[in-house]
Amino acid sequence: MPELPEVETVRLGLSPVLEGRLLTDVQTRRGDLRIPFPKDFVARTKGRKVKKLWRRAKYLLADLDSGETLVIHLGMSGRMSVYAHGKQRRIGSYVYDKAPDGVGKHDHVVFETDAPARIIFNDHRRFGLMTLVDTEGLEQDKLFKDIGVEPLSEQFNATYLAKRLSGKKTPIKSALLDQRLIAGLGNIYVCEALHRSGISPKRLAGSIKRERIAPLVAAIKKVLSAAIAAGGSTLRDHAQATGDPGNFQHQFLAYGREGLACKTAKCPGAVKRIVQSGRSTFYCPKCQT
DNA sequence: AGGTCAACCTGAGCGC
DNA sequence: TGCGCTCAGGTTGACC
Repeated sequence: MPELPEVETVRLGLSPVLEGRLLTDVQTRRGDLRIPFPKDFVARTKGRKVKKLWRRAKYLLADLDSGETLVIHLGMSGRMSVYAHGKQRRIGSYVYDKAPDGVGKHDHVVFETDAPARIIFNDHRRFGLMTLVDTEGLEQDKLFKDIGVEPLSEQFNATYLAKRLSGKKTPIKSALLDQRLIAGLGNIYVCEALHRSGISPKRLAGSIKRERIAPLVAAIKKVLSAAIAAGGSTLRDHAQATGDPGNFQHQFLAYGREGLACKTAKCPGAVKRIVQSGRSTFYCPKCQT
């Protein structure tokens, strides 16, 4: 499910019930997700205050007052759903539903906070993970040390991208999915950014002319920003913390549009689906060269 | 070193 | 209704 815009959308919806709040209770409902929970996970999170909730790549990060950071990855199907205690209510700028009775089949972790709210981590495919790392050494941690620049930061610019693509023999589609180059892009937004900048996903990364790199950078930033503003893209699993779906799927120009007319002005082409390194790529062979 | 591919897991949708 | 097949927003580790 979640690429950068979806994770950012979830972060925004979690912020009112987590930042500055106390984790009054934590329950894990199985021993592992993609990896096992760390030793004493509950004891190390329960009773702690969340100082800051932020995001790096596709990871949600909650800095605790213990000096550890709770690291959450939603994998392909993970959700963080927020429910208000007792009744539906507004907390901060979001309205959260009342918590349902009982637990769902794939509810793996439940947090209670003094917002007061319940946060349920649900992930039926279990590609997600939850762990704890020292806040101080987070950037050096195995999970983060090789992660590239944030695409919405100033460090991500044409100079950086040109340098990182230089000499690469892999198709640009695969290069942009590589988290070591750019943090947070996934299959949808790579397809959309390439379509919007008129670059073929099959073109070898190192063969892209310098003058086409700035428009590619601009397209990546623009599509990510627009997707965050729309609450992310909901294909099947993604939901905002409030439970509402995202809306950016209505603005797709390429992703999932196989056989449909290309939406580029005056382009007579149709969107084609191919497979690159095991993932579907959607593009227009007429206007992406 | 750099690149590709199967594996991890469950559910939905489709054709028969 | 049910079976079997394909596909899904990600990451990793084994292999060329």
